[in-house]
Amino acid sequence: MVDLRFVRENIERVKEAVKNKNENVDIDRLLSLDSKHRNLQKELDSLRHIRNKVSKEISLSKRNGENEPEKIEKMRKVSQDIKKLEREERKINGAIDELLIWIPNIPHSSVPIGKDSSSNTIVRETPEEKLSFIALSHWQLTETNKLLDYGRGAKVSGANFPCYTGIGARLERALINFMLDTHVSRGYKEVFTPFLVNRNAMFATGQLPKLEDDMYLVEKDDMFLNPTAEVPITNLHRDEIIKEEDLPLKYVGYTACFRREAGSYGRETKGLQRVHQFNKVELVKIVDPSTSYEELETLTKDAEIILSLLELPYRVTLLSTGDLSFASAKTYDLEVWAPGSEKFFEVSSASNFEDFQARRANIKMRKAGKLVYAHTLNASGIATPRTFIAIIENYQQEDGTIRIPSALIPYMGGLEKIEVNA
RNA sequence: GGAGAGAUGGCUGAGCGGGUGAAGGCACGCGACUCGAAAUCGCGCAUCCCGAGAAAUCGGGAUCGGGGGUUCGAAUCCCCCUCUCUCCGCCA
Repeated sequence: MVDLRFVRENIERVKEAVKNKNENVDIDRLLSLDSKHRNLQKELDSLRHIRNKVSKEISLSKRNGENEPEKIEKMRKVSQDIKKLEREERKINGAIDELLIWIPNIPHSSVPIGKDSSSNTIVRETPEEKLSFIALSHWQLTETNKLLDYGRGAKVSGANFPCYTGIGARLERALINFMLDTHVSRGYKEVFTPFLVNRNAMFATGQLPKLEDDMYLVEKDDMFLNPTAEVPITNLHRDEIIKEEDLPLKYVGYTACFRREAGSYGRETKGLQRVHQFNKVELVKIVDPSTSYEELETLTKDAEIILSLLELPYRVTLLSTGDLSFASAKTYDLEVWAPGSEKFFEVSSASNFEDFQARRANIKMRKAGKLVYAHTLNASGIATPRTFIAIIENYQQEDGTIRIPSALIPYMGGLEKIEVNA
């Protein structure tokens, strides 16, 4: 959530941000409601001042054994007026909030302005490794090596709910453990959070209200299936004041992630590219505001480590305003190269939300005696399905077998190569 | 699912219609004592909004889990919701 005062004082900047992020919010209406509210507040404050003063007088008189029926009568009227204005205030406040929650975070000045991903810039990249033979796609490789069972997954749940089988399941589990261990060894605290999250949590990190239709909702309990561990992990500290010396907080957590992906059927859904349930290891940082952009750089590197250790070709891109998520001020994407699919897959977004989530989540820190909102960041570290794709496509051999990246061999019980997994 | 208890400042905890923005304690800050420290003593110490001011600060308002209500006046009474704890039931 952006600060209403910030909107008031930076009207053009906010309007521009809304436009550059391809959002649509009536800022002028918000401003007129805001000024209406401020006038109302003044009126209310002076009425309440009278009420407080006279009530005190009544109280003093009572103590002296006197009665002041005419004052009470007068205050009855004042009190009614206050109630009327309070009702009005509530209405206006509601309308203000309704607009305010739809204003996206303001992009950082270093973010390129652009309509969509075509304006993203490449920050750095590893050399692409060429295979000396014609690469097979992951959906072919998983088939021949029996790593996934799409049909049976669909039988149990539906389309795009693949079931990992045999060595495939083992590889998935190896990836998760490898990632967790790597991040923990580099200073992140491991958490294992609930997978069902409530509305407040989803609002706090900015998934709601905008993305409600993309989330699975358990209606009976009004709970959402976790769409990303960003939600439960960041919300661990909702409504808290964190001690300055405890920052930065660095968390790593594994969760299954659930997304309806409404409207994306038939588009890039082949194989593991886009599925309804997937596994992800997430990095979350809660930091001192003055350090958040340095923390974004190290966070991005912390996510990249996984790709380096797996020896996969990848690139880092800086998202333009049009491609930036609702809550983010600046985001780097990590994209891994998959030679069989012949494209880059996004496996991580490293974002600085500045105080956008902290304001919604009410996460503060005390700095030089003052309370200020902390800054929150997160990065996938990293999502498994596309990493799984990249591994098998990059490590495939001409004979159709698949080597195991050396970093994963210990996690595979010493297995070095997948040869038809029965 | 049933019954009960509770939610108060950074923490702990009193208050249960007016004197309470909230006792006491802890923590924290400043000062005294000390060569220094501990202990002790004194003082200070919630947040947000509006207005005035260059600023220190001053004036007003709001806030005792959240939301409504009763009352001249609500932390305190009533209603709804959320969460926590205890007991019973069910259950991996």
